[in-house]
Amino acid sequence: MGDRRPTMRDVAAAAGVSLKTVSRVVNGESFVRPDTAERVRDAIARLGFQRNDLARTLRGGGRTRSIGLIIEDVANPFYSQIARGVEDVARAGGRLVISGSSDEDPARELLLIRSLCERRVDGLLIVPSQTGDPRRRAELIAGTPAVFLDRPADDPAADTVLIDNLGGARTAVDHLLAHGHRRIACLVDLPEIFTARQRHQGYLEALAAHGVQADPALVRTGRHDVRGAGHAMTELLALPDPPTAVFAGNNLLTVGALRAIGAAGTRTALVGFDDVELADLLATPVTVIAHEPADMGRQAAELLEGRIRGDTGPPARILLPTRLVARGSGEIPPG
Amino acid sequence: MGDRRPTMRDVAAAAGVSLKTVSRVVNGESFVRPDTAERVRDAIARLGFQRNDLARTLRGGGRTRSIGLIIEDVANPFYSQIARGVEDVARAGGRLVISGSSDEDPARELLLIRSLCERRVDGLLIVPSQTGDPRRRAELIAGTPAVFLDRPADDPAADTVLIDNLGGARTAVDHLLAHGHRRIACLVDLPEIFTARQRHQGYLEALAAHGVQADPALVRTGRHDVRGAGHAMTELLALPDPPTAVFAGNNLLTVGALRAIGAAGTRTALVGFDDVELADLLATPVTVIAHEPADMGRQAAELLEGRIRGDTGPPARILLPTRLVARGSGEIPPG
DNA sequence: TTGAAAGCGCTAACAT
DNA sequence: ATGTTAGCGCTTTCAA
Repeated sequence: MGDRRPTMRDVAAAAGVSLKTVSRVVNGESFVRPDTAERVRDAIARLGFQRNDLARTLRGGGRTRSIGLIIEDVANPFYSQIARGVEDVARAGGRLVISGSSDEDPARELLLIRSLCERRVDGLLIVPSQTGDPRRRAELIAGTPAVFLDRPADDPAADTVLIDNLGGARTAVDHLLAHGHRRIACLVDLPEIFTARQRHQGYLEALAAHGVQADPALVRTGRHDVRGAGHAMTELLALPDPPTAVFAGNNLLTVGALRAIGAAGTRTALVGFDDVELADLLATPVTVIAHEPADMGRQAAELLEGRIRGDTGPPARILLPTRLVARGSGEIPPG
Repeated sequence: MGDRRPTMRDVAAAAGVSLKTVSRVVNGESFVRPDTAERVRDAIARLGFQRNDLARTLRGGGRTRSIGLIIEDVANPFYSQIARGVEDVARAGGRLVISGSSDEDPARELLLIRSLCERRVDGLLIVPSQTGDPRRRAELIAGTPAVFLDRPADDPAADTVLIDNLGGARTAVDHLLAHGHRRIACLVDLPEIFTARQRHQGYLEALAAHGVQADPALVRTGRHDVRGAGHAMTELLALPDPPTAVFAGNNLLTVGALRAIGAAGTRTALVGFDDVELADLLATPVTVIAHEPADMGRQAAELLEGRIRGDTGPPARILLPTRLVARGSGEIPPG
């Protein structure tokens, strides 16, 4: 079975024509007599020939018709929805998506970027990790069109699609304040992460706007997964003067907080950032700050598509809206 | 801006060495004087050179260090968990994952396969759509190692990783029967889909084993999304003699059924196939037939990795176990 | 309507 | 320790 894949040469030999004629048939070019084309197609089918796209792209100097997508974790619904939005746009543009999970590890991110650039993807869509050196990243990307999602790169010249984190967080906390809460806890992700900082800030701003003194004991930052959030929430509920409400800074933290509240059996109000599946069916349906991750993916991919096609306009900064979806958990009154 | 990307040639010229020396430095080969290597590295940095992987692979006759993954929909948690498992194994093998959603459309699937094969992915991981012509698919795949997930291809020579659908479904319905139910509804996906057929069959077998006469009016097949399942469930609950329990054939159908039951306000028992996020926190926590999608992805990817490396053993057929997770909804007694 | 020759950017094999 | 040559499989250019 040491037989290599058939090439156009092989097909040409089998069909008794020149290599160029095979190329014409494969690419649907004109100026081939129907019966010649037929013979070539026969040979292609007989040999099981499949054009080698690497060679084609190399010689054509053209596009690879692929884009790279770097997110934190495909298994997280937030990112997998983004990926789907991206794929839909990429498909329309005739491109495939090569996606990779950085796991928030800057080294892993750089590796992915390098790999993707060396493969000459037509463009890059990146949720930038925030602990690495932005300059190293920029160096690697240089020469490949790139759009950033969910978090800004340091680069002011880069196209970026963000969610209105500040506004969303403020809305969440406003809502809890409006329902009479004063001791409102805040659960957020690693402080390096832009969205976490913004949501934390939105929380503080909402309190300040209502003249409520923020209690640092009620803020837990640096929670990056369901378990971490659960532990933090359990601690908060065990406080001598526990919070009557909590703002959970993302989908994972919302799940963690819900588990902890359920385990503690308290009637703690909650508003979460990001919508979560089945939120409407919980014992107490979950009030959230909702937005459209797939739409973020689509918009970013469309921006990228434009750049790939040569758009040379000023950098775009898209801010996607959020909306409060009141379902019950955010409307629980203070104990 | 008409400047093309720098090549090894350009680097060689800039460093005053030959192309081959640049190649040696880039590939970390030995037999380069440290100071020469230094000069080359300088030139690389100055020009922003990045090796063209297409050319490298073409010449080396080697692997593209990528694998293709074709699933139904990345946004569905079941598939995104698979994707993550696949990615982890691919990463360990130094490969990237190019993934595409077929949306259960055979034409789209063929397009993806062709595209991926022409790009010379090292291997293919496929959740085969089941409405197309298996022979056309097999023809396209020929020459590229492939492993099938979640559903068998027609091809008995193909490596396949499946879930124990039959056993899982039987366990689910056994459980409901054991809790005293006799009128048990069944919600399953399109009958073309292997897993739907198996789960339907498991349902029937469990009833038969308990000597319970199956009522065709309680079976709704061909439900492929949350809404479809919701409508079907609403209809079932409106029956003159409604079911007291339901077996939901996958994660989406479980969600739809839960919504309908919630809306109808009945105390209908439910066991779902696939675990769902937050199932434990629902008003009535959801009993499910759980399994590990990520593990399915990993095992399939490992099988593929082996084939890529030349394993020539007989076709593998892996059957992954399920387990019943009793959380409440499956233990509701008949009304 | 068809074909021959050159070359995309790189690595393998062979000099030196 | 460094360079030269050939060629991966295709498309492009030019000739017939």
